[in-house]
Amino acid sequence: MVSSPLAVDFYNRPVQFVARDLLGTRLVRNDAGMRLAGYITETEAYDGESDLACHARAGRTHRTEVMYGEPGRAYIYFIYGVHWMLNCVTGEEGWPAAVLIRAIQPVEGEEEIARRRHGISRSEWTNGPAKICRSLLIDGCLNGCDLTDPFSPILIEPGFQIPESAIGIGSRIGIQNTPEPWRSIPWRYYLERNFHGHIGCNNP
DNA sequence: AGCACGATTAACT
DNA sequence: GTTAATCGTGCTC
Repeated sequence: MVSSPLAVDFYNRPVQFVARDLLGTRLVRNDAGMRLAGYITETEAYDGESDLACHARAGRTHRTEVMYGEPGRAYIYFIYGVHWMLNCVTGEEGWPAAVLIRAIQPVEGEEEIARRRHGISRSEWTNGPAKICRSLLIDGCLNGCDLTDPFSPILIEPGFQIPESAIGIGSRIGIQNTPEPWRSIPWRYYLERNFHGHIGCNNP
């Protein structure tokens, strides 16, 4: 069964709301008819040029161009000379903001994912932003693709309704050199462990 | 042109 | 707990 992807209106809101509401939705990678998918279990919000953890702190550049564009696009970047990261562009066109997808729970194409993550235990397949991209064949070729298009190589479908009580909030990971208040601002969202039984959870 | 560093991961000790 | 991997990006000279 295939549902329609989340529409532009879903993404055209403040990035913190989008990050929270992406929990429980289904991230789908469409590769020549093969579907690989998982439920999103952890996200982070990056919000505008004033957010010194956000890449847009450097302003509008070749790299950040997609973040300034239409909501509902994928912002995919390369880091540490090794890893790719997947983000969803949010907010009105012209306002640079995006949600980093930090973890998913695989639900489709698990045999293929297992092949790509050979020798790694299931709980470690996609419990990190770069692990998601490795597992779902996501790289810079897909930067800027339309997440709201049913035929897009990457899209996001509605999933589980997550009760407020199942959502944990904390500061963002991996920005130790970012000055306060941005280093500690609570813009990380994750499913609590007590929600395991419903869709699973692989957060720390 | 050169440099420091990064929204991380896996493989070490 | 520590660190190599490995290169694009943005900043300084």
